[in-house]
Amino acid sequence: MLVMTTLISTPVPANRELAKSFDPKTIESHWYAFWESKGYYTAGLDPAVKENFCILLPPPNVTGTLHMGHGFNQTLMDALTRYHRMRGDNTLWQPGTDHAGIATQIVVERQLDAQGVSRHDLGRIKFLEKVWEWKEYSGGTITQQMRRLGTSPDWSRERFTMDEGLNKTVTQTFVRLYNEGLIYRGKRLVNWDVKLGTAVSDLEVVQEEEDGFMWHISYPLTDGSGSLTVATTRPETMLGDVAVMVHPDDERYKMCLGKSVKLPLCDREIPVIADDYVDKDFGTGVVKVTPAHDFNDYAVGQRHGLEMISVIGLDGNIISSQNTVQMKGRDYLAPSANGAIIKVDPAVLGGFPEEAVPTKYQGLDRFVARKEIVADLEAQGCLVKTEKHKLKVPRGDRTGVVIEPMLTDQWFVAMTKPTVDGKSITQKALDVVASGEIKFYPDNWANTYNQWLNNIQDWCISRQLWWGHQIPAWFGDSGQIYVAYNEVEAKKLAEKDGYTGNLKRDPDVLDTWYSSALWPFSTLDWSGDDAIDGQNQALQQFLPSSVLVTGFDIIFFWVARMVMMTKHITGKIPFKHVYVHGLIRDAEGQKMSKSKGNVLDPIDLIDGISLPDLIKKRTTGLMNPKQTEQIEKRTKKEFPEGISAYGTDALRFTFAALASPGRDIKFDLQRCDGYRNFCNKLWNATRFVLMNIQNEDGSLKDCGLEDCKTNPEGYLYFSPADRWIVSQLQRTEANVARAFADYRFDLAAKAMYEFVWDEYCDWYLELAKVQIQTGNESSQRGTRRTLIRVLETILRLVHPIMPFITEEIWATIGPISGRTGPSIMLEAYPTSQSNKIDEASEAWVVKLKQAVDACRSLRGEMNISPAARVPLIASGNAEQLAAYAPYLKALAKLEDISIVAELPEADAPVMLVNDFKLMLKVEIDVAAEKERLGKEIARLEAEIGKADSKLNNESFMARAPESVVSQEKARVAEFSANLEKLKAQLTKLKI
RNA sequence: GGGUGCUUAGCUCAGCUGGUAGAGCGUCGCCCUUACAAGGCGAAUGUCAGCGGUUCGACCCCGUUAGCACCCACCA
Repeated sequence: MLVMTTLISTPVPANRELAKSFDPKTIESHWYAFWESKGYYTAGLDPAVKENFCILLPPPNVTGTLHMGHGFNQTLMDALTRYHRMRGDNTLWQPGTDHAGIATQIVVERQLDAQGVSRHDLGRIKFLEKVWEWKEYSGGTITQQMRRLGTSPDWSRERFTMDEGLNKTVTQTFVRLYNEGLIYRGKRLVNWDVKLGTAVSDLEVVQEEEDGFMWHISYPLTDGSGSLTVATTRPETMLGDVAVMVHPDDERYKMCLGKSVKLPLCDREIPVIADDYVDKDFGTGVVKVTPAHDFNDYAVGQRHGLEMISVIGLDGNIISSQNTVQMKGRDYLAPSANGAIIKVDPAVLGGFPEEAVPTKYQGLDRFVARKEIVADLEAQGCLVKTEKHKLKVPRGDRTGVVIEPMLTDQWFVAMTKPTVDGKSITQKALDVVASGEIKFYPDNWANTYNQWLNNIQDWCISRQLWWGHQIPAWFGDSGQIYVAYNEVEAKKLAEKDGYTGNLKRDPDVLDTWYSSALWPFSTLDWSGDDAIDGQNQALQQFLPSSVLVTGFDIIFFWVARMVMMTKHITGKIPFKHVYVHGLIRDAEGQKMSKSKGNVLDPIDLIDGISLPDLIKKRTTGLMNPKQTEQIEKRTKKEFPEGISAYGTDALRFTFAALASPGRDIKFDLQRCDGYRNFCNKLWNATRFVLMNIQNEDGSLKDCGLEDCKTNPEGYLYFSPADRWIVSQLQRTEANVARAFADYRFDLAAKAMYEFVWDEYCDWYLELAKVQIQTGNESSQRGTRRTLIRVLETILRLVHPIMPFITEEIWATIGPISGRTGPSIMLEAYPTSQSNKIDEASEAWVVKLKQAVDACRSLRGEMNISPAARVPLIASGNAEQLAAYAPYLKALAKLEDISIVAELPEADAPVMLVNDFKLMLKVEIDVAAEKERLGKEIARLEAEIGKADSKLNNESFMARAPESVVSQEKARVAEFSANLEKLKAQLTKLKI
C-alpha cells in the first residue's frame, strides 16, 4: 500500500502571539515551504569561503516510503547540515533516489500479476514504460515525507540513479573499466534466484539455518567390491554428479582410490577421487561432487579437471525441453550426451539433449524431484539412512527462494586484479582507510570493512532484469563482444575487428549498486574530462564529501564499493568520514519489519495515530494474512491508546539523543515523551521572557539591547547570576561544538537539554524573577538583556536538531527584540568565546544553589509544607548572605532572613553549607531530630574514616596528584567541622 | 570456525584521557506558587554480569568466564 503524503503548507503568519502551550502541528505547517521557497537549502558555492561541507543522502529506493531508519539517519544528516550551514560553510546536502532494480521490478511485476499479466506478455519496452509510470507516481513519496522531517537538502540538485546524466556516467565508467580489463565477461557459477530468473551477488544472498535432512546414499563400486556411502543434503543434485571424493589420508577408503562407482538412477560411471577438502569426520567421509550446482564442488571440479553437468534449469526445474521454453529469449545451458556443456538456442529446441537426466525427472520442480529421487533410491535399496540435520540454506534476500548455484555467462568486476598503476581497486580501498584519509566513526568499523575487502570475490554486476542500466555491450553472431558508449561506436569496433554482421545488445542490466557506487561524483555532474571538471565548482568543492552517514547494513553494498569506484575513477576519495550508526529496533529489540508487524512510521509519531488506524496500517498488505490477529494483539498491547502526536522537533531530538555510537536503538516512545516536554519547556520559557521584556501594550521595555558601549557607564548592571548563566552558556556551546565534531549527537542533545532545562529554566529564570522584582533599574535592564540574549543563543544552538520550534520562536521574538534577520537559518551558529567564562560568578551561584537546596532540605526535615513561608536565621559571611538573601527568600519560600553572628541555641536542625549555617525558626520534634542527627553523624564518621585511611596511606600520598590530595584533606576538614557541630547539637538535645 | 558489540536504578540508556555512580520515563510524598501540571519541590531504588589482575585508587585498563545481539565464512 502506497501512502502518499502531501506537504500541507500554510503561509507564515505575519503577527503572532505564543499560544499557552506548545502545539507542533500549527507551527510546523508553514516553515518548510517558507525555507524552501527562499532557497535557503541551495548549495553554497562561494570560492572565498574556506570550509566546504557536503553530505550525500544515501539514495532511498524510489518506490519506498519513509521508515524509522530513514528518519533517524536523515535527522542526523540534517542536524550536521544545518550546523555547518549556520557556521557559514559552503554547504551541500545532495539528495536523490535510487532506481533499486530488483526491488522496483518486483513491485511492478506484482501489480501486473494481479491483472494476470506477466512482463513477458508486455515485452521489455512496454514493461519499462510501466515501471517509469510507477516511478513517476510513487517516486516523490519519500522526498515528500522527508520534508515533513524538516530535512534541508538542496532539492534543486536532486538526482535519480536512472537520470540521463547518471546513465552517461554509468556507461562511461563501464567502458573504461572494460578497456582497462577490470570488467570482464565470463562463465561462472553464480548465485541464481530462480524466481526472479537472475543472477544476484553474494551480498544479496542470506544464509539461514533451517531444519533439513542428511541422506546417506550408497554408490556401488563398479568392480563389485562393495560400495561407498555418500552423505548429502541435496540428493536431487546427484543427477549431476561427476565424481565422489574422499580424503587422501582416509584409511577407510584408500583402497577405493582409482576405482569408480556407478551413479544410482543414472547409469553413469564416475571416478573416486581424493581431495583434502574432505573432512574425514563429517558425514561418512565420502562426498559426491556436483561442480555445476555447488560452489565447493565447482572448485574441486576445476582442480581435478572434471566436467560439469547442469541438471537444474534456470527456472529451478530439473532440466528438460520444457523449461527452456519458459526461459525464452535467454541462452540455456545444458549437458550434451557426452556431458559437455552446450548452449541451446530456443529456436532449435528440436535437438535438445537431455539424456544425462532420466526422463522421469525431467521438468520436475527441484524439490519434487528430491522427493522422488529419495523414494526411488529407497526402492532400489540405495538409501542407507536418513537423519535430521540442521543446515544453512541460501535464500534470495528479496524473494526468499532457495538460491541455486548456476553456471551462466555474467559480467564481473575484477576486485583483486592490478589496475594500470599496479594496485587492485580493492587494495586502493584498503589503502585510503589504512592511511587515515578515510576515517570511520566509531573506528572499529574499519575492521569490518578491511576484513570484508581482504576476502572479497569478484563482483557479479549483471542482472537478468529489465529495469536498470542496460549493459553497453554488443554481441556478434559468433559471440564477439564489443563494449562501447553506443551502438554506432560498437559497430566501429566491430568493423575494425573485421566483423560486419549483426550486433545484438546484451539484454542484461547492471546491479543497482553499480550506479550507487558512482554516486559521490555522478551527482556532481562529473564528466571525466579534466578541463570541464576543473570548471565545475560544485565538483571541486564537494568531492570528496565530508561525511557519509549510514547504517552498518550497507557498508559492503555501498560504502566499500563507493570507495573503490570513486578512488579508481576520479583519483579522489568519496568522503572523508564515515559515521556508522545503529539500526532502529522496536521496544523489544526486534528488527522492524512488515512481516513482524512492528513497523513504526515516523510520520505517525509526528502527527499521532489512533489505535485502529495503526492496526489497519500494520495488517494491510501482509504477505501472510494469518499473522493479522497476532499483530493486532501485539499492537493493542504496546499502544493501547494509539500514538500521540509528538511533532517533528521532539522526534528529531529523540533520534539525536539516542544516537550513541556503536549501538542499535531500541526505540522507546517514553523518551519521545520527555523530549516533547522539552519543547514545551522551551516554549514556555519564551513566554516568560516575552512577559518580562514587553510592556502591557506590547512595546519593548528597555532591555539595554544596544551595544553596551553606547550605554553610559552603570546603565547596565550584570549580577553574578547574569554572568553565571552566560558563562554556563559558553561552556555549553563549546560542548556542543565538540559533540558535533565527534558525531556525538547524543552528547550534543544532552548538553542542550541540560543547559536549557536545568540551568536556564530551573535556576536562571527564577533568579531573574528576583532581580526584576527587587533590583534597581540597571539591574533590571541587565537581567532583561540577559534573558533575551541567552534565549536567542539557545535557539540558534538548538536549531540544527529542532528546526521548527526554534524558527517559530525566533520569528516571534525577533520583531519585539528588534532583531531583523528573516530566518534563524541565516543566523550564525553560537561559538564559544572562552573570555566569557566567569569562574567567580559560577562559584558564587554554586554556593547560592547549595544554600537554596539546604533551605529546601531543612523544610523537608521539619516537614514544613513547601508553600508555607517561614523565617530563617543564618550566620556566616554576612556580606555574602545579604547578597543571597533576596534570592533565598524567593527560591526557598522564606518569610524573612535574619543574619546573626552566632546561631541561637535551639533544638532546630542546622544545615551547614560551605561557610554558612542555616536554621529555620520553627519548633521541631526532638525524637525525630535525634534520629536524624545520629544518622548524619554516622555518615560523616564513615566518610572521615575513608578519607583518613587514604591520607595515611603512603602509596596514596606518594602517587596521587596534588589536587586529589588536597581535595581529600578539604573533605576531612569540612566533615570534621560539621561533625563537631552536629555532636554539639546532639548533646544539646540530650540535656 | 573468524570477527564485532553489549551486560550500570523497575524500564530505556549516559558515564569524556582511571579520582567517591547519573538522566529520562516509571514509583512514592507534598504543591494548580501569574512561563510551563507536558510543571515545581522532595524521597526511595545500584555487590556498575561473575571471577582474577594492574593501581594509592577500577564502571573505566588487562586477563578470564557466562549470557545476549549482530556481521562474515562454512561440512557435503
